[in-house]
Amino acid sequence: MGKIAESTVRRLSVYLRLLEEFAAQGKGTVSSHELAGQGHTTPAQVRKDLSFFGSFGKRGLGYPVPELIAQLRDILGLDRPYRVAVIGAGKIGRALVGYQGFVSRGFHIVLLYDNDLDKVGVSWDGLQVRDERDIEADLAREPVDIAIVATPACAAQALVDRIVTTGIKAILNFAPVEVSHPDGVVVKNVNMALELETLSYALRNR
Amino acid sequence: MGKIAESTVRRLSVYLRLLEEFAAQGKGTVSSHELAGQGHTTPAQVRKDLSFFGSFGKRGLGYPVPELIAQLRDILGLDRPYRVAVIGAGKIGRALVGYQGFVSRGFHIVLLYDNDLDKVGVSWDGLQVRDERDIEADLAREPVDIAIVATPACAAQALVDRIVTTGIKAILNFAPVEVSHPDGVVVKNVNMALELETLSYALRNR
DNA sequence: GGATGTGAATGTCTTCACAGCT
DNA sequence: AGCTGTGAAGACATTCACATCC
Repeated sequence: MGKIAESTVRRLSVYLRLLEEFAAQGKGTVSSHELAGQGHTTPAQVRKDLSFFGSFGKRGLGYPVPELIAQLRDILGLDRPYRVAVIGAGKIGRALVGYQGFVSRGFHIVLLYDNDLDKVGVSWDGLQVRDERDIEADLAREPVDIAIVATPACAAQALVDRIVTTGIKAILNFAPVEVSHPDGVVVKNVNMALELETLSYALRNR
Repeated sequence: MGKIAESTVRRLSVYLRLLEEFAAQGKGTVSSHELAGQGHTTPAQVRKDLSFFGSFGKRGLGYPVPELIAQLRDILGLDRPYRVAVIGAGKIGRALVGYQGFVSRGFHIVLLYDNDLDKVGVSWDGLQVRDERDIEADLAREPVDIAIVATPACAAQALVDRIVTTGIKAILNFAPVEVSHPDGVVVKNVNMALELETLSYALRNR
């Protein structure tokens, strides 16, 4: 299959959410127009996005909701559970552990770390905080698919360097710093201050 | 000034962070190559991004660090403080209040709301949780620049509808749902499950 | 020499428009 | 008639390459 744009993948995730709402309402089929929502994208964009992966609709009718949900889950790789480790038991780590939106998508946080020994051993939502020094040993025994880095910026690069040695292939980085990493490891950044800064820019020019 | 791509604005934010690190190290000038970092973008991209707003560098030398910081802060609208309201005092709201990265950028969370009366009146980091029913009255008295929605998906649209009536112009939405809103209001979505889903897609194809 | 600034070329993504199926 | 699927066109973003200046 050809290379798919990141923007397309993000929209597929959005379509999946919308489709689940339509399914909950008992809708059997939806049109590209309905999936485009209230101006967030266009019907043509929806059809193009889906067409990269196959022909899921029926002309004159639209797309069958349950089948398209199954297809999108398959395309996005959500047809299986993921084991996730959260590194950093500060406020962000606290918010991530027990966040409903993860479990319902098959992302299970199974390990939680901090370097503060006062936190080690404490349980949050049934998950015990572990000693950050044990990361390599733990991940060797019970590998995870994804690591979420939720530490201060100054600690992030060293931790990324350590966890990539364990063979991890995907990292979600909440630390407000660009981390370098080997090819073959996918890193996505979530930077809340940066989002506010784009809002600031948007406000400035209006 | 012409319209600037969102991707450009996001990179400017990243450059600003890097520049502040260089400034802390006492560096007086940086080249586009240094600002491009370890492969996150290219020197040509850096120069193009900056050139949309002016000529800040000196040929043969590079860019003066303190001046470029001042310019970027000005361009991004970070040369003044912002008043921010957080709506939803759950785990995400908790993480946002007191997040250091906001204050250091001039984003001051001055109001915090929840609809759970057990939480109303409680103080977090010196900020008292207010009754969600008072939002309109409070914002009329003490307007804010940006609202952060950190509620469950089901509550988000109704709250957005209410706060746009107060004249707010920018919303950062953490609820995992696309909200509709009038033109003239800028809405940015941060959806952590969606980020994990793009990682899932990336893992699937390798 | 060394690095910027920028038009031109290239590459990527989105939108159009219509053939083709139901 | 209605809506999908898709090449082609258009818009947009990135990269190139070189003239320009310190």
